[in-house]
Amino acid sequence: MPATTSIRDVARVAGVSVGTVSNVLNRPQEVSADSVSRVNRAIEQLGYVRNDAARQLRAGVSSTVGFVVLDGQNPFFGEVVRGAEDEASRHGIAILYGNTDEDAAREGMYLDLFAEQRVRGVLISPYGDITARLERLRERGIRSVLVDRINGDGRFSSVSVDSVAGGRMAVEHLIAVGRRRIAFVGGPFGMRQVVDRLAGARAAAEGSTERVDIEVVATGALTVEEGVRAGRRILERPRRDWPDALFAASDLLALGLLQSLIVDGALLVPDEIALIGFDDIAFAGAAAVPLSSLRQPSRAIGQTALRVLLEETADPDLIPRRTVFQPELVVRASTRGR
Amino acid sequence: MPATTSIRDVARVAGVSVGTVSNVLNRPQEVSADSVSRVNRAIEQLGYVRNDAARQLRAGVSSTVGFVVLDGQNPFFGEVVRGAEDEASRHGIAILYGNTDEDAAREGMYLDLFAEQRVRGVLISPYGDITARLERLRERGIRSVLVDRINGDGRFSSVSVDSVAGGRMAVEHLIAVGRRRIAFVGGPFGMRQVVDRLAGARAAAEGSTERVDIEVVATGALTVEEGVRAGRRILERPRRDWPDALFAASDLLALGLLQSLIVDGALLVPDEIALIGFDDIAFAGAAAVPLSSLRQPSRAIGQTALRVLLEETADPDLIPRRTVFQPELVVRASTRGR
DNA sequence: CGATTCATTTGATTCGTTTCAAATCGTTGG
DNA sequence: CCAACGATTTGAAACGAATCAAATGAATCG
Repeated sequence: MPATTSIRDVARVAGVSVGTVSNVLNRPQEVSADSVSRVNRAIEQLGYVRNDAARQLRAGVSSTVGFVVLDGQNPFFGEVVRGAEDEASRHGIAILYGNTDEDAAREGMYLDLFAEQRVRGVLISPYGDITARLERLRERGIRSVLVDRINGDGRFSSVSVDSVAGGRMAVEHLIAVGRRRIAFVGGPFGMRQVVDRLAGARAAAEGSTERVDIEVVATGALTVEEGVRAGRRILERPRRDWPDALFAASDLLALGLLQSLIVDGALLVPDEIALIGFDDIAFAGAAAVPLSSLRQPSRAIGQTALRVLLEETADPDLIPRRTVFQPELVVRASTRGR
Repeated sequence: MPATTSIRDVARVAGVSVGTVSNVLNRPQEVSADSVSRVNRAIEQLGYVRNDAARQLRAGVSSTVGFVVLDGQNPFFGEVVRGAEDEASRHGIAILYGNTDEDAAREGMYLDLFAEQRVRGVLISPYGDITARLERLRERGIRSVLVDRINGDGRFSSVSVDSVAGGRMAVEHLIAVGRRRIAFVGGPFGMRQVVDRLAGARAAAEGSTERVDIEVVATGALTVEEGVRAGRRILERPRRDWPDALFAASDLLALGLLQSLIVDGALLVPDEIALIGFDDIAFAGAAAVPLSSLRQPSRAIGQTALRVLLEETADPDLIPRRTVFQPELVVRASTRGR
């Protein structure tokens, strides 16, 4: 039986009341210097560690935040979590982490778990339609902030990136380096991000003084494997029908494309075909041909999401707000002009 | 003020006592079918959600496990966490996630946080020397399991991979595909894993009937950038002094090497130089030249670590034990014979 | 010197569960 | 018909920290 020392023991050793110990812990400025030091000495001596469950029960304030991520394997989300975690640690808050792998049941399970934990709030990059669930959480006093996705009717705060602008920037860049026959590789088109990036791409093509074609190569997901498959499909065509540039809706796709664009040990990228991705994950710069991409400020997204959440939990009357970051064009070898 | 409904409300609505409600929640088999259904109906009707803080306070059992990871950006650890999370969710346990980024202060902060939370246990891939800290946690009844690292004196359970065997397998494979001048790329040599992999490599060379040279190219870390740098250093040498194979101590290094091994748009890998990594992260297979590697069963590592932890917390008298997995050789294009 | 004020300190009460000894109820056996 | 038993149910007592009205003590003022 691990002899657990409580605030009571500390009080006894320090020769003060439990109320004073609690005050030293929570508002030392209202306690005499003498008491503070005696209590601290007692804490030290006993190796006392505050029991957060009791604190939370009585004070009604949790020191954890839940974060449900739909694709924990994607380095982009890894970075987002890192940003949130960084900010959280600054507030003495820990992150309850849940990965759903695009499984609605898991998503629900985590939200239930978080409700039992009475977390301070929830960050979520949602998979299924969970507005109803999040509403119910809110009725219980648990706010949520959507990450990398905006909610149609603005009932929840969100932190995301302007995908339309990103798509435009990508294609404008490809045009600037002299490409005219551009293929947009992405899918499924149920994903808002994919649709937006394509819309931006088309806008750039139409806005150009040159004649620029945008062809769509649809994929089933934003994964490396789908990228490889899409690349093979393109290479099957007669050489003169190849596009001279590919805009992939995500870096994972782009990495897959890159892998498929090797013929006889020689890379078609960037000379024959320019390639640009989206997200700027760490591996983009680390690819055999370093990948141009649109950087999402992933750390900042996580950090901001956590901040918004804390602000909202501090003042429940705040109305939800959207934060939209602008992506940033990062040019590397994969789109060098010929 | 979100009207929080308690077990008391449920009892009132169901027309039973709080004790019975608690029993329905925790040991329904000891309650009459009638009570069970009435209580469940009341729970449904009120939208009652158990308050885990109160439960933990009274029962003394937490439903969270802490996981401190030293490099959250490394996909390898991402997979390990995923494995642990998977197993945890099966037990209704959530994971408190902390990334230290090789920062001893952060590592300490998370352990403190976990202690306050009275987590069920701690999984940790340690950075600094934290045996003392973990001992203190244990005195408080919080057990720890080391992940991907073994503890010198066996005072803690650990789950890891046999790096010596992995190193041997890598070099045996390189020899089998006809390579004789092999460079081991890795560092720092303070890392147990690095030392072990090199030791395995040397053992393989010495065990061969052929004459095989193992040269060491030291790096400052197991990162992509260091890999690029190491690759450049090798290419600077006159061509006839190049090794004909590289064994990188991690896939991140190998990816960096791969990037540096492009000359005039043509890849030296695998024809001129074979390349093999370690870990088999998802991006290894997705590289421009799919990378051969030694697969660590990362999911299984996480899953096993969590299981060991739960077993130990269930029976505190269990003595620490080591679990060592064998790596598995995965052959891809980067080590194809010439 | 007593009254008043201000700064600290006190400790009983509370948060929502689990637990467990005691009470209740329906059966069964004598 | 009563005693004894097993199966359920009950409800008061924890768990450990936060809170806040009340008490204490020191300092100031008239």
